[in-house]
Amino acid sequence: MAGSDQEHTARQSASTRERLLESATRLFGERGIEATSLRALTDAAGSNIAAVNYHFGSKEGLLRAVVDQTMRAVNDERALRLDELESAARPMSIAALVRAFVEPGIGLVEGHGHRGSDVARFIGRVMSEPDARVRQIFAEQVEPVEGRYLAAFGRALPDLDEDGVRFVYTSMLGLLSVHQSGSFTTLWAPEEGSGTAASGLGIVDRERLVAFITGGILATLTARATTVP
Amino acid sequence: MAGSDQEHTARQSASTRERLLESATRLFGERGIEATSLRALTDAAGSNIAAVNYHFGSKEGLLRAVVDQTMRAVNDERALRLDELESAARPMSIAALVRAFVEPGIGLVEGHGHRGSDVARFIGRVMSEPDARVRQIFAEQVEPVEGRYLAAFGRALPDLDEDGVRFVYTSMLGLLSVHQSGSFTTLWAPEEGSGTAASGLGIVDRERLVAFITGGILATLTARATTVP
DNA sequence: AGTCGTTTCAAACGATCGTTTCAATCGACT
DNA sequence: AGTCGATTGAAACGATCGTTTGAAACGACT
Repeated sequence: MAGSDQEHTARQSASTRERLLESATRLFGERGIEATSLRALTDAAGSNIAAVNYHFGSKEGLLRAVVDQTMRAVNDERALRLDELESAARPMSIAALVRAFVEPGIGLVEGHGHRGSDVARFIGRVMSEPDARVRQIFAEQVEPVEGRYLAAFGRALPDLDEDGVRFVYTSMLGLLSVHQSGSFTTLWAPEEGSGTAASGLGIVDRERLVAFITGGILATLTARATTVP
Repeated sequence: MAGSDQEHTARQSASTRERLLESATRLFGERGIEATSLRALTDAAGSNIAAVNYHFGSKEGLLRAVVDQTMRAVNDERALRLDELESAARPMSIAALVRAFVEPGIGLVEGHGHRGSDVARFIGRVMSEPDARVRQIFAEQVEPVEGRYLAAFGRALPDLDEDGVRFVYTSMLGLLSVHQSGSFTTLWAPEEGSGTAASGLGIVDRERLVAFITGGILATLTARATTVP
C-alpha cells in the first residue's frame, strides 16, 4: 500500500480538541459516521483515542460537537434571512424563500475557508444517514429553524396541501444533501484516494441549485401541465 | 423491550435463499448495509449465519444478489423505454425522458407487491451509501443504462454544458433516492419501530416527482430568470 | 436399509469496535 | 524546586463483527 506513516492532515498548531473536530468533520463526511473508527480519526488528528473520551465523553459526544459547530452558523443565518423576509413586503417569493434556505448551506464552502467542502460534505452526509440516533442529533439542532421554514413554505404555497408542502420541502433538503455531500459525483469521476476530491460547490452550481429547486416547486403547483418539451 | 421471540417477517414458505434476500432487502434499506449485521439478518429470515456464506459466499455476495434482483427489472424497463423514445418522433421531450427514467424506479412499489416499498427503500439507500465498494457494486449494475440516459439528456439539452447536464442528472438521481428511501420522512414522523413505516410512494407523489424534476431542469436552462414569485 | 449430495445448525476464530483504566507528562503558581 | 490540576499516552476490557469449521439433518435414489 502506498501509505504514509503519518496521515494527520489536521494542522498541528491547533489544539487537540480542534484537531479532533476537524478530522471528525472530514472523515465523517468522507466515509460516513459509523464507518469511521475512533482510531482512524485520532490517527488523522495526530492524537490518541482517549482524547476523544476526555474532550467529548464519547463518539456520540464528538458527533454532537461537530454537528453543533458546523450547523450553528447555518442555522443563525437561515433564521436571520427568514426574519428579513417576514418583515419585508408581502407576499413572500418562492425563489427568495428557497434562496434564503439554500444559500447559507452552500455558503459553508466559503465560510470555512479550505475546510468548507469538508463541512458541506459532512452536513450532506449526516442528513442522509440511516441511523435514527444520528438523524435525531441533527434534527434537534435544526428543528426550530426548519420548522419555521416549513411553515413559511406552507404559507407561500396556499394552493398546496400539507403533503405537497412536505414533498417540495423534502425535495429541497434532498437536493441540498446530494449536492453538498457530492455522493454521486464519484459515479462519473471514480478517482479514489486523492484526499482533495470534490472541491465543493461553485457559484455556478449555487445558481443552478436555486433555479432548479424553485422551478421544481413551481412546476409542482401546476401539476399535470408539465408535458411541455 | 417489547420484542417478540421470533421476528422473522419473511414468509416461512419460501426457500432459505429467498428469505435471506427478502430480509436483506428490507433490513439493508431500513438500517443501512454496514449497520445490518448478518446475525440480525439471519434472525429476521429465520435462518442461520452460515446460510449466508453457503448461498452467497459472503455478505458482499448477498448484497450483490440483492442489487441484481432489485435492479434488473428497473434497468430493463428503463432501457426499453429509452428505446421507444429514441425510435419515436424527434426531438425528445425532457418530460418524457424524465418520466421514462423515474417511473420504472417508482414502479417498483407496485411491481413487487407488498415488498415494493422495501425494494424502493433499499435502492434509495444504496444510492446514498458512503462506502465506495457498495456504490461501485451498484454502479456496475446500472452503468450501461444510466450512461445511455446521461447521453440522451445531453442531446436533449444542447444549450447546457457538460457540467450542467451532470448537474441536472445528479439532481434527478438524488431526488429519486431521497423519495424512494424515505430518509427525511422520519423528520416529521418520528414513529420508530413500527415495521410498516413508510408505505411507499403513491400515484400523487409520482406525478409530483416527475413534475418537480422536469420543472427543475427547464428552470436550470433559463438560469437567472427565476425571480418570479 | 444404506449411500450420497445438499442444506442447516451450533460453536468457535481472529479482527476490530467503543470504552475504560492508570500512569506519565505538561504548564502554571507558591 | 515543588505541588496540583489539566492533558496525553499505552494497554487492556468486553462486545460484536464477518467468516470458518465440522458435524447433524434432510431428501432422493439404488
